[in-house]
Amino acid sequence: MEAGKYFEHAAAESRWYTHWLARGYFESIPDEREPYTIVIPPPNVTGVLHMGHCLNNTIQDVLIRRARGQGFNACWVPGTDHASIATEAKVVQMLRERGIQKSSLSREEFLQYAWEWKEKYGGIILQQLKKLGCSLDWSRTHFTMDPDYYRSVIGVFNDLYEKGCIYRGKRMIHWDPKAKTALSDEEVIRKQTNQKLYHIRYRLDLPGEEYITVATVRPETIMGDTAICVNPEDARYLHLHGTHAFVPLIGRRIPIIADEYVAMDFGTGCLKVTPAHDPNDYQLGQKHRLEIVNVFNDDGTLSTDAQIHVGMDRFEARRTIATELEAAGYIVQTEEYTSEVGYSERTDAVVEPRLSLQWWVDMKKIADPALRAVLEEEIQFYPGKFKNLYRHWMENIKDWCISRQLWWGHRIPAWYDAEGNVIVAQDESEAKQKYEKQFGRTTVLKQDEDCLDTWFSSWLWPIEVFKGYSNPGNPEIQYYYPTQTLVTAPEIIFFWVARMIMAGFEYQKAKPFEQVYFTGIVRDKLGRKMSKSLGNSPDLLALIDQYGADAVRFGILISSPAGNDLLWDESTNEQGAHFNNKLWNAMRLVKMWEPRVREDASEKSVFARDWFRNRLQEARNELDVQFKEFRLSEALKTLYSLIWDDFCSWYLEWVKPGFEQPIHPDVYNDTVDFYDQLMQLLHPFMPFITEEIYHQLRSRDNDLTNTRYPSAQKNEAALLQAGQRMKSAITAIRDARTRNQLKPKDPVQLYIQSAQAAVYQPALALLQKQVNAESVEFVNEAVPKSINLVVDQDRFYLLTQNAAHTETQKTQLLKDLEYYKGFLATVEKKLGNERFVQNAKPDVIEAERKKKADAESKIRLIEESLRSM
RNA sequence: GGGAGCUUAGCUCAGCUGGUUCAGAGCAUCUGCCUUACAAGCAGAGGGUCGGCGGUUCGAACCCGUCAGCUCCCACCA
Repeated sequence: MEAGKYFEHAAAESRWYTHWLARGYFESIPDEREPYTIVIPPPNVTGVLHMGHCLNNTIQDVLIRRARGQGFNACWVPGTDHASIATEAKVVQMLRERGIQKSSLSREEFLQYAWEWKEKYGGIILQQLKKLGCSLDWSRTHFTMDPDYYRSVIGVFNDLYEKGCIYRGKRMIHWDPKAKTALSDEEVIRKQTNQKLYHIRYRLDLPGEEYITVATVRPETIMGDTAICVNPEDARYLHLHGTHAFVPLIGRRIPIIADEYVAMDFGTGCLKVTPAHDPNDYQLGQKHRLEIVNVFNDDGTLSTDAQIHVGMDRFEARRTIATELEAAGYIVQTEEYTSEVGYSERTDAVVEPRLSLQWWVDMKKIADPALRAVLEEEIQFYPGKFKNLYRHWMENIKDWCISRQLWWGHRIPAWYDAEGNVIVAQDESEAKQKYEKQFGRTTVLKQDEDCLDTWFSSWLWPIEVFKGYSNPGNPEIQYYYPTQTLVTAPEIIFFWVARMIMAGFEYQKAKPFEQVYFTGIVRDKLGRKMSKSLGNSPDLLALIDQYGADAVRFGILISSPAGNDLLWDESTNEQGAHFNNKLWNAMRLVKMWEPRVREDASEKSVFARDWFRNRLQEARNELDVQFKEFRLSEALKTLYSLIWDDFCSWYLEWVKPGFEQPIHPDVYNDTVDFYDQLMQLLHPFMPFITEEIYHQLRSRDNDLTNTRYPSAQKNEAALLQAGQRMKSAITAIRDARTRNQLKPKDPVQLYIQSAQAAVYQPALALLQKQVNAESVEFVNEAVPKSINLVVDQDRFYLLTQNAAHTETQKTQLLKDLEYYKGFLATVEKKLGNERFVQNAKPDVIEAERKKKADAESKIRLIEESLRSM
């Protein structure tokens, strides 16, 4: 097909993706090659693609495509997470919009709606990843509620229960009154929140009008007060120990107790104790055997036990009760106060501490190997700073609340009889058997209504996508596990990463992955996190339409330093699109030469080809190091400059034949080879355009996606240096032309005075062409009336029709002279310092001596030039 | 309250084991060019007391201390 003037990204993207799929390049089956496996962090079924996914999945695709090119059996496993709370919330909302209340549905009816919803919307995000070019093995798509997966989750629950690692217990948990479910500690986000600290006086049950004043931000909970607590050392309240006070508005009589928990210097030094609504108060309540009065319903409205304002929402109640207390003269003072308040990660509701019976995992029993693996770097974290964070959490690990009062998810496999005895089993019939065995009778068993925390299933992800639990020891799990690299956001290091490591050691007796690469968070250019509410999260699909997937991938990666947050700006997409354009035009140039290939072309550009071959190899080595350290942004920059500067600006210009001149087949073939190799190196970053160009350059049967990299070669330093010297000379001469106000077409004669003329010999024609000189000659002395310049250890003279701008040159030369003299002085000082000569490494001293010699000869050359002017 | 990280050009960031002409890159800016692949481009240029102070060292952007500012994580003072 004919190459158009512009790269048509939309057409090329769908054409190539379809082609790759048809050829099955992304599909992996175990073979004799070494595997390179990545499991995708399964996006929520509710999700749509955002910039975070774009970054995360582009990185994974880069790693996978490179591994494929390196000859590994690359396997990238896709899938989605059922995301119990988020999905259930979506389904409830969808039902509400249709006028259906969740409470009017049976569990089965609700789940039917939920599955319908999942089938309809659950795959969208995976489809979107295809647009981005992600080379996932779609035949392996998994879902955390697939039947086998489901059974495995239940199996793990049973297993941990039998090992004594899972228990049921009544504890203070975080309650989400909007989703009406318990949450784990990790699902609670603390935010600084402005509040009011009310000083409320309680009348004492003593003769006369005496009061005690407490400070609280939650006046709506006073109906749950069952004591007032002071510090036993607090002299102000010694006389009140053992007396009583009355709760305002409801008049309940409560004791005044003493406990050193209470800080004397905060508020009034008196704490109202509400055991049902605060974890600390609960502790105090246990210790002092206080009554527990729960004043809230599960939706956060006041319960009948509150006695007043029953049914009112907690925040309205706060305002109302504060007003009433104020009116009745109970409020002594109100302070503005800021403190951290917990919010539900999923619903953003303020969480309510609540005492309830939930299921827990005793984490201390399974944490040890997981902690050690990271500390001993059996699993490596990039960047390493997250190791500390991980260690701190693991060393202080708390029990994990895994039950959720939801229907969408893995139902807790626990059955109860009428007395509340618990049987944990794989299914109901097994539960019945177990019950009979244990109690010697049969009865009606009722299954627990609750579901498991989403993360209780996703912690098995790297195992169960290969059926490592449901079909232990199968060939797939043996081949692919442990996986290679996990690419994820630091936000879920506790939710997911840590727990996967624990599950890995518990159920595969091995780590789940070799390395974890933590990406940064994508922020807008003002540094704000991208979010729906701020409206600063761009529509990724629209960006892909506009700029092309390659440009979007380029944009997100070029601004993505390893492990740091990245400030993303749409202009990086433009840069990516420009790069596309550059690649495309370079290809058009090379294509134009194709019909002009002729054996009798005289110019063989040996110097240029030798140089670029080595430059390419040098870059290859740099890329190896950068990839090894996950410095992908730098790797992309290396390629960008290799292609744009070294290949396009230097190499192509060096080998470019004159107008309508022929090109030698050696030059043409090498150029196309170089171009092939560049496209291959760039392919992991920008898969579509590279594949397109690869096929435009030559017609062939294979595809870039599935082509192995050539084996490494050594590069020759001398050739690289020679290339560098040519570049410096050309730049310096062009600069001199500009400074002397020569027009690009003004002819000059170039003379070179060099002790090492042989170095320039092979590139003389090239030099002449690049600086637009009519002639080039070697000389042994200064050329009169010429423009003088000094490059490295050589002098160049430009003769021109125009009068040389002597003053301009002099100024420049004097400036250089001054610089080199200063430089020489510092070098001499260093070398004159005995302690330096004694202490520094020999090669450092040698380098200094060379610097000195170079500077001296340079100064000599400049002085000669100045004299000759 | 505890911990981690950051501060280098106008902006976003590299700078790895202290030593190469080390103070860099991209973007932005300025100058000159519609040169037969590309003006979405070409050829050049300018721009920084490496947050402040002190120390270690023959030598510090880099190591140590300290101060200031910013960011994040963890933590039950109402």
